[in-house]
Amino acid sequence: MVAISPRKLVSLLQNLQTWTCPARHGRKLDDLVTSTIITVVATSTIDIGAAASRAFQEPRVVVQTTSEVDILNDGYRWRKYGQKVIKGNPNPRSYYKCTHPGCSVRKHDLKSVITTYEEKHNHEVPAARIHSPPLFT
DNA sequence: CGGGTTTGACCAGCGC
DNA sequence: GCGCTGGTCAAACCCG
Repeated sequence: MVAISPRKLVSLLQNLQTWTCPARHGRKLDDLVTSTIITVVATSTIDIGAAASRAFQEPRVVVQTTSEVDILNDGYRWRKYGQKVIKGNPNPRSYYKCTHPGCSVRKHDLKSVITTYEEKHNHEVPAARIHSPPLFT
């Protein structure tokens, strides 16, 4: 089972391009995430394909970004539950859980580099999310 | 006061 | 068995 198709992912990230970021003085994310879209297409295709071939086929999406956005804002609400310095990497890895009741989705990312999703959200993106781009509709 | 972050401690897996 | 490493817990703290 595939959590999200590469085509869908591209569509969602294209929506992100039109979002105006308040934290960046109204600057559109267009130029910030262009390179992100390119790398996500390549990366997600590879990783989703690999996941589908596994016995347990757990949904997993890896988003690799080279943009200026510190942590990719995907529209979900996350609670940070840990941070570790991973050997060989200069940046610490942060661990997040989805705060939605009953949702066990977790993600971890190396700051400004890679975000990895585990499990699959069992709910929609929270409607009221301040400063949130129109993602994952 | 509720929800989020920080951070040290704890635990499990793995290699030697 | 021991030490190292990565993942998680939970208390303390912060902030709106």
